[in-house]
Amino acid sequence: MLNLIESAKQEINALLSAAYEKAAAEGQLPSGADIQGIVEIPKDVKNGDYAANHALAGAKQMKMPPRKIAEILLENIDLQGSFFSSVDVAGPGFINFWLSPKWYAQVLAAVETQGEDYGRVNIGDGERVMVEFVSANPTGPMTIGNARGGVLGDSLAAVLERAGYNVWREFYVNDAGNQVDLFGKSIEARYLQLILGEDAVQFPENGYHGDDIRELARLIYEKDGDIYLHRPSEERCVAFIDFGLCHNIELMKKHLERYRIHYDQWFFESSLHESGYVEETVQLLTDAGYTYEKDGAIWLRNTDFGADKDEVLRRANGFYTYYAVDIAYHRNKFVVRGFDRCIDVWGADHHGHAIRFKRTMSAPALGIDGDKLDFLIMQMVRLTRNGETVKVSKRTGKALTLNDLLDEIGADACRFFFNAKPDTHLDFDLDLAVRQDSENPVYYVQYAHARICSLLNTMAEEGYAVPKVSEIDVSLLDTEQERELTKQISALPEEIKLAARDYDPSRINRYVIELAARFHRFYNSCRIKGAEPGLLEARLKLAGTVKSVLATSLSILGVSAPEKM
RNA sequence: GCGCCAGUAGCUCAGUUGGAUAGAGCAACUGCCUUCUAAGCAGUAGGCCAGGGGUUCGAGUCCCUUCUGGCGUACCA
Repeated sequence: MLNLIESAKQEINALLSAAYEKAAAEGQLPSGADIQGIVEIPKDVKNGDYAANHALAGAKQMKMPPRKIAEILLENIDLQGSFFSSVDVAGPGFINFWLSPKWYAQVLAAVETQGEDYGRVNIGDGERVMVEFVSANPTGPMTIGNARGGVLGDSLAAVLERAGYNVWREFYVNDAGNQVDLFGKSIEARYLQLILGEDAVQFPENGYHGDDIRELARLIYEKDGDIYLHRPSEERCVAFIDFGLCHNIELMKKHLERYRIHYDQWFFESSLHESGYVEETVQLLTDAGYTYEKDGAIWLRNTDFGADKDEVLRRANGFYTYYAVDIAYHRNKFVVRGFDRCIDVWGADHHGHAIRFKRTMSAPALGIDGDKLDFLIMQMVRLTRNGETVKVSKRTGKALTLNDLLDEIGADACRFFFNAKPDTHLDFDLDLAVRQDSENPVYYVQYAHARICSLLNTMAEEGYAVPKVSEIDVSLLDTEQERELTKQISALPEEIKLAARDYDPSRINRYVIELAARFHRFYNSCRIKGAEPGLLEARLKLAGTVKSVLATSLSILGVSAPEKM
């Protein structure tokens, strides 16, 4: 639960407040001022491990030059017993602080005592939050877009867990509606073609053309032969849909398993229809006066809630639209199952829906706080092959599937690669993906872990185990590489906090790359084997600490931490 | 037309609630393995942060505007 970056910042604020009070009491600075500022980690270490801009921020209020204020604060500051060994004034009036061995020791101690729990923070306070992600249509295999959504959702869930939320992972199965009917008709056509010949049966105009549909038809034929040939079409389709969905859902579970994604629940759309919950929800909206009828359909007055258009809830043919079902589903999440917050991971092709939908969910009659519904909108993945954009479409069946991808590059690289910042387009070069070996940063990070494991083994053979913090002299770790490495170790809790706050698990990706980079630098410039005994043990401790934090960080990302490479 | 997201090195992207001289990886070039894993490290080169205004001590970051790209604006989901 310890966040040492926060601790350092808080201490600087306290030190500066005390310095100000002292200076004001002695008349060096005007009294009664509210000394506030931001403490940050400068890009350049020359400007301190931490820097405060309090003097700059207070210049206007105190009507004094910032540099002068900074110098007076500096005179009155007392670092005795603090996390800092020195402080200086620089530039226009920044106050720069340098960390003391006490702080570095604290970092190593935090990892030592917390182990795998290092990097846990409590900003969620046990709040129950549902992350719904992938939720791919079960009418076909999962695509590369699902690969991105899967990683983002799963990593976000992991980050939120680390941040103290009570997280629920859910997959929403669209096992009802238009697309499912079309799915059934597509299988039906392939089944009949199998028996009567390709040309004897016309394929539905908007049907699913993928080979997986032929495969389903073949499986049915192998199992039951031509017994469906003379049954009514409707009956046939019901059976085929049942078989096809069952088969596809099992396949999705299997493939997501390969991808190391596990759900707490697979929620079926059909259950909302069967229980009458959709109907009840639409009735609720109608009773509240939110709906009207036009052309035989029931419309929701969504413009009343600030949306840019109204929505059809029930079509003239009596079927409910996805919009009505989505309202019912989310009402179920909040009202029936009592989640405090819900996050949906959606592709950018649904962002318009997200905006309108949030408005709808805020409608008073639903009794839901619309602000508790959040969307993580991820931009599209653009596939290129030989430098040309590849159009993907599940309907035409030409998409590269998640499973193909896992065959080609493996779960580790795949998870690492797709965990990029959600709000930018992701260019996925197929040619590059296939030959993604040493070029992929995931290997860079994993290599650091394997390297440490090997190092620890070698040292163990020489009789050295990783010591306790209490057994080493941390002040011996005084090179730039050792300090930069330790500071990066200290940043994990803060990164978790920010990743959870911004719904951006890719921060952990970047964090772990930087941690590995700093370790490699340390490894190259600071020898361990053969060093003076005291120094050897201090460095061994540092390496052991990095190993633990690398493993923890990679586990958050769902990436393995190999002992050997 | 309107709405959402983006535009930073040749390519892919970072840039922490506005901070000091804009960073990394890949690609290019130069070095470093008789010593803990060279899937590594050190170095060189590469920039009008899309353009133009504004806000202030200070802008890649905030506001306005123009341009470019992606997506949306279905009785599909």
